[in-house]
Amino acid sequence: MARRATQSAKARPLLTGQPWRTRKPAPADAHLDVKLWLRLLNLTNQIKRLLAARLRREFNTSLARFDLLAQLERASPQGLSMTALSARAMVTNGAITGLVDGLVRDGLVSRGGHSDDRRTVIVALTRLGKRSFLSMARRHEGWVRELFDGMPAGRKLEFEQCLAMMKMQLRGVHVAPGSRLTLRGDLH
Amino acid sequence: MARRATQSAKARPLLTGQPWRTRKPAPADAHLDVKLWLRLLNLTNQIKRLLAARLRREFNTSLARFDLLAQLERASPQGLSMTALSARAMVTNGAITGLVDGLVRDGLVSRGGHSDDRRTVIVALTRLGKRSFLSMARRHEGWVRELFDGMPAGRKLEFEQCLAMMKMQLRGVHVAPGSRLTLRGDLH
DNA sequence: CCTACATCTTTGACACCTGAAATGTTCGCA
DNA sequence: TGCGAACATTTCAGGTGTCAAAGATGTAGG
Repeated sequence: MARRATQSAKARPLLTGQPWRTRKPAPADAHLDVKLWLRLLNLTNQIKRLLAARLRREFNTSLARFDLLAQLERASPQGLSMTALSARAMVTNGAITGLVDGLVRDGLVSRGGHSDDRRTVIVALTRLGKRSFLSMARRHEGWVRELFDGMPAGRKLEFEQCLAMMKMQLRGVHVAPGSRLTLRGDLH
Repeated sequence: MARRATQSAKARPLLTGQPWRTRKPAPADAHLDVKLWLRLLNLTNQIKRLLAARLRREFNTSLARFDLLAQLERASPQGLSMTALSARAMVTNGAITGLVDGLVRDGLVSRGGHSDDRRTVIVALTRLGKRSFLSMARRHEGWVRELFDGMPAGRKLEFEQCLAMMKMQLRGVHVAPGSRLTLRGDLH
């Protein structure tokens, strides 16, 4: 807990006396992009919460666990390695370990280690896990459909195109220009 | 990756293929809605991570803190109560306490309690907080603009309309049909 | 063979978040 | 006036998430 934002105390004075606002271009829609992003974030957050609450309520599980099961079901029946799983689940592998621990404890998933590479752990759905997931998925689908219900099909298509476009745009954007760090590719 | 071919024979239809449902309606786009939702979630997640990483990197702060500062700046200069703040920041008030604690510790925000109602705490930006926020906001805006850059203005409009439509749709959806629980209204 | 490096997973320190219980304060009304 | 309902905030337990470092294994070159 050493460094915090405290050091912004000596934030450079920037231009001489001019307060920052007098900057240049800021086309009128500069700030529109931010607005769009905020709306997007807001909407997603709300839906996420709604679904999470219902999952908790009806199945006593979490969105993260549900998502993991979904990825496993979608994948080949042999299962996935932890790393592959983490890539699909949009989560770093540090988080996967604990989640899988829990799922194993509940018997929904098996950590079958048999592979030719002894480093990897293969995770797969158990019978129970599969049944359990399917039951949740049916419900989940209903909820989502309810949410997207009022939107006419045409709009949905537009929506999807917007999302696809953003996804493309995002490809190739790195955390820092000179950094090897990048976003997780989604292997879908 | 050694053994196969044994049990893949009865590979179930997975999530993507024909659904296990022999249920009734399930129009072909039943699980198109799910797909749409997953894309939405995915996209938002990636952007969120990108922005969070950059905020951490350049300003050693978090998205949550940034958002709080943003709400305070946008609000009246007198500040906001914790509850009002939590409503705007898309976070429950349990989370606000800790965040404000941190911001106060760093001198970006003041917890001025003077109000006629001794229950409420009024939080406001300090001078430093305001300067600090503006500097971050400028950078943030640049990042967001970069992300939405490739999208033509018309598309952006469509996008926004889609989001607005969903927002309307979401209004009036409750966690559980019989429950008094509901999503947080956003007071924007 | 042995060493240096690459991978896969786990662990640990931290930061958030939610929901419900606990505290303190105000208000409406019998 | 007194009391219980309503409200604002804090606290706490339980999950999740990141990143970086440590362990355990594989791989390739001298």
